Amino acid sequence: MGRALPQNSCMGRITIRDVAKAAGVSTSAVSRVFTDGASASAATRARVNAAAKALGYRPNALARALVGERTNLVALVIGQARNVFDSLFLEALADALAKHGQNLLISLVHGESAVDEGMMSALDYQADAVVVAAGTVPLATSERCLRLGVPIILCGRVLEREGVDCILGDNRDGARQAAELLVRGGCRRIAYLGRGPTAYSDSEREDGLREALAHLGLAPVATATVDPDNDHGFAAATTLLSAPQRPDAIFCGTDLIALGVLETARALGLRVPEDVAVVGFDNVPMSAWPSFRLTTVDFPIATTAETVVERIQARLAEPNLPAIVRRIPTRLVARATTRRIP
Amino acid sequence: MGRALPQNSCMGRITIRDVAKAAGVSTSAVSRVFTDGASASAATRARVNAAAKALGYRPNALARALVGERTNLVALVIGQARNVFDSLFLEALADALAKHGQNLLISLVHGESAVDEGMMSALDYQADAVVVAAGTVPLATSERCLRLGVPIILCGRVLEREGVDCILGDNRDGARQAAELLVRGGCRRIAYLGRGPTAYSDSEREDGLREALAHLGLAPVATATVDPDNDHGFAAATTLLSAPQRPDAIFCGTDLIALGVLETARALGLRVPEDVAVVGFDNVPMSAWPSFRLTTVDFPIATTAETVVERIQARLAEPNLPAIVRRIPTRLVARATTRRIP
DNA sequence: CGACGTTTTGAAAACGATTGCAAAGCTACC
DNA sequence: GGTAGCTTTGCAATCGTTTTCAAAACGTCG
Repeated sequence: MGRALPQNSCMGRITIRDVAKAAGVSTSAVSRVFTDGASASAATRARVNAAAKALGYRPNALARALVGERTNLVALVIGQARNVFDSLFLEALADALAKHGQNLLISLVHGESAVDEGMMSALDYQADAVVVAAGTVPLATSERCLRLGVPIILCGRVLEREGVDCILGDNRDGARQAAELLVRGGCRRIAYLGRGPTAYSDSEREDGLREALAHLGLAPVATATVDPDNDHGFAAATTLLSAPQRPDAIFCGTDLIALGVLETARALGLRVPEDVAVVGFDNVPMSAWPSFRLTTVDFPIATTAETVVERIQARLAEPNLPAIVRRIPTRLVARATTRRIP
Repeated sequence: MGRALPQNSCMGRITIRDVAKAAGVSTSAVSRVFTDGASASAATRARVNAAAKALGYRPNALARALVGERTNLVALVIGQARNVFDSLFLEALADALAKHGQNLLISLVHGESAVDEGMMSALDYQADAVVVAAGTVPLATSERCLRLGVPIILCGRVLEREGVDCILGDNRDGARQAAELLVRGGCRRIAYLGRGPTAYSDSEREDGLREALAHLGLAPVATATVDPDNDHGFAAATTLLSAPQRPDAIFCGTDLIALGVLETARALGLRVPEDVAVVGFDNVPMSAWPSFRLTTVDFPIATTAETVVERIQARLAEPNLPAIVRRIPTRLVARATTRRIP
């Protein structure tokens, strides 16, 4: 029972009972002083606070969660945190949650199949909500969440399913902006380079490019994929840029890939944007560095995280809301890797 | 009570009692089937498992934690996750913890003063251990942890205090390796550029450089600091590299800063390493990129995280271990920003 | 068949809080 | 002073588990 320490010698864990005894009131009184909105006279409030302070009492969040209906724990199921983008999102989410007094429980999962496991673990800890930013959500798991009244927020992917809110960037529109900039800058042979079809956002970005170009009477001259883990596009970019009919622009699914393309172009002695223009997606901090000055589509990570948190609160207040798909607007940031538009 | 759903209609939350009833056994029996090392006959085990599966039962981790002596929750108090280094550590830690069935609770704190708050929140949730990777640990808080039997692991900083284990890279030795490489490469006018004195590791690295140079009869020709948040060394590097008596090498407290120096050198038309050699610290993935090929001191993040987790297990098994300071060895990785040694 | 050690079992007491309910206190008004 | 109405209070039930303890079941052996 309890920790290894003898519980009377050093007062290992101070409980509500200790405070009650010290203040000469019942445990209910102490509880009421610590839960706001509960009634307690000024006198007892003062005595309880004094006793609690003297003893160093803090309510046990676990016990509180067991009986109450909130744990103030929100789980984030995420594929990797090493990725700049993901870690920025993690940070933004933690910040936004903190404003509501909620804490972040991390489930780092490797591979799509593990999403399920991560979500289950979140449910074991009675998380108030589950944010999934890796792969998709298995049907059985989302149904379990629904039954348990635990909101699911899926980020970066659309899944039309009861109880699953989807929040993601407006990838198609971002790609459209990029395409129009490139075409207006004189590019006609535009290629796409992204992660494979496993990356939902990337495929939307590719579709967006295709649609926008079609609107202008064009089509991508090439499409290539990059191993999402191992490289950031060196190999694929080399192939693309060494082809006999070299593209005059490459639109990339991700800034990291675009930076790889920049490096490859540099290595091949090609000038950017004169020989080949490059556009990325996400606007990670590195893209702005003087060495790169990458034109890219800004993905507002902070707004996304705040929207996620707002949606969580809304659903906790009103559990039966219909599922939504919310698109966060994206905005082109023109820097030095595309030609200047007059 | 419970979630918003009527608890009989859809069986919102399946408890141990439901399983017991379905299997025709007591709750104790169910509990024993789900805790390993407990005795249950093959027959009941089978019936309980069948019932649990049919009902979709999973034990409530919170209730379990309330009575048991482990929560399997480990808290990480961290300053920022946007930093590549920190996010790599976060990921490595989550992975290492997962191997022991432990989950990661994140407290993202802004500023040193908030470390206390983050740790307190961790204690509220009865975390089994607290890993601090931001600033230092207030005395009162470490004493509270000690009293509660919660191990503290402090990363990246030394704090000689009862119950606080410190795990950090061998910054001095890394700096020594860098200094020797530079000097053997012919550099004599070596400058240091790092974050201010608030960054403990950086100051150790600076000291290490100073000591190693002193050993060789040299001293740093300049020392400058960089705003740890806003830039990665452009301004400071520009000053340093435009000085009348330009240094022939810059040793940086961080890879990010070193990359900033590389960019600055490039912008000023200086050749690296011929005009100025550059060495970083940490060996973040970006340093290996073809555009940079930064010589740097490798900080083994995965090893650090594993050591942290090992130490947590050791302390949980044997709470009264004396505090340790463990140095993780660092290793120089020579790439293209220093002169080749014959 | 009875005695005896060894599992296996269930009842009940924790764990540390919250909260419904009814009693108690208080204020104010007639 | 009595009573209505409101606030404050404490008792006890509850949340979903684990675990102690003693009883029951079981197998073995004399």
